[in-house]
Amino acid sequence: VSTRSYGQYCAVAKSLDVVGDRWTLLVVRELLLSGPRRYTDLRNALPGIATNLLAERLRGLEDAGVVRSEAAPPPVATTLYGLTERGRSLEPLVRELGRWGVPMMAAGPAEGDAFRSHWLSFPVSEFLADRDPDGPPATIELRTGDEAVTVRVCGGGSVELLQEASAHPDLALNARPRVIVGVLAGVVDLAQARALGLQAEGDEALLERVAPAAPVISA
Amino acid sequence: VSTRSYGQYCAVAKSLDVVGDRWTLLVVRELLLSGPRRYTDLRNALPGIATNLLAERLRGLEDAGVVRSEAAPPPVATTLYGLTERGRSLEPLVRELGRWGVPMMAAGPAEGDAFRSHWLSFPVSEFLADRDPDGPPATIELRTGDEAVTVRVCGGGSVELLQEASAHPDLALNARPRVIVGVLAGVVDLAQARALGLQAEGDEALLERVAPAAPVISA
DNA sequence: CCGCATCCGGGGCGATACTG
DNA sequence: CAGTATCGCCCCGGATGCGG
Repeated sequence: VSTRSYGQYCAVAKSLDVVGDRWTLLVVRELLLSGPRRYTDLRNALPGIATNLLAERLRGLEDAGVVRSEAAPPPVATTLYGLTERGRSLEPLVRELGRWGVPMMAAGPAEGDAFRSHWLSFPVSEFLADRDPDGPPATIELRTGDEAVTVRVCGGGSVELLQEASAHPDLALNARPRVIVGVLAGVVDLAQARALGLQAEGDEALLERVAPAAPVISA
Repeated sequence: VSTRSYGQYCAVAKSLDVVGDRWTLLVVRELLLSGPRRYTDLRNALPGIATNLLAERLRGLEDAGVVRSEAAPPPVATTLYGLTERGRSLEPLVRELGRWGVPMMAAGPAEGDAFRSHWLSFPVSEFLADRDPDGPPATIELRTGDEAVTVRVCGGGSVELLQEASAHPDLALNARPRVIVGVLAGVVDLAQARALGLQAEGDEALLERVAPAAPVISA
């Protein structure tokens, strides 16, 4: 059960002693992206992880003070896993990891790669911006087969991603993950995207309102 | 030889596919801290790593475009391993990892923990500041048994760590790692440090000039 | 059905020996 | 000095089972 230590009196090594094991930071990513979750939902959001590993990681993170398992609220009797304050302080690290990985998204998913729409949460809040801050509130629904999510321009020029379908989105996009990513990154315009199978329905001008000024990834 | 992929089309996972393996980020740490290095020097700075793993990690990082092995300059015939531009862009990530690990330094080194003075490089440049920016240049030499390093107040209020002994340091400190860390973190004053075995020689007022305003770690 | 524990095969990892 | 080769072990991945 013990995670092997690097045995170095160095802050970087000490961190890796806690979050350096395989899958650990991806578990943290999930908990950062959507608050307290059930075991099964975590398992679903982490395609490929073995059940025993997820349990082991959660226990390890709990021992390290990163995760806290709360008793469930009355309606459903189950345990929820959430981040402690210490755990939430890992957000800059995970975001940094995401930033460094952006160039590797350009090639598109590898054969057999899994995809979950809510993984777009960090990229959306980091790279998209509302170019018309005084414009009306608006929502864009994204569908890629797995789950529907909603890009919302909230006040102040910032853009966020909600992990739920939208009742009446101003624009609805349906396409494969790499096309969605390309459009949001500003490297694929609507015409190209359509050729790649994108279906758009609604106010397409919204895309230009939120798309990044300069392409985020090269090609 | 292949590093197993998480198989997720997500920037965080893609990063971890490259730098998520064991020892990988510590190799990057070393290369960030002191430019191109020889294989043996790397091995020495990474106590505990197996020789085959170091070779394997260097090859993997080279394949990923993070590390470049340069032919040696004429005097000594050997190969040097250094970071590419892509590799250097990992610095924010490693620094973030170090920041998150700072609280775990307070407990002191675990039984058998190794220590290298140059690991203090990031903490020094991040947490120390020259409170007397217009004062004369000054140097503090740190000795903890392994290697001598030098804290230097350069212009502009910033402080940096040089990985070499100082010819004529204004202050020389000799103590165990945890005491040195405590002093630099501002949680251990000179009197306490002396009781813990610190030997100071020179202008002790220099410590107050560079020590952080508020303690960096709790206790 | 949810939340794991158990079992098992394969491979990454850790330590040492060995070679150009 | 700079790695490669070898070997045992434990972590990891995948499947199944089982109690709540």
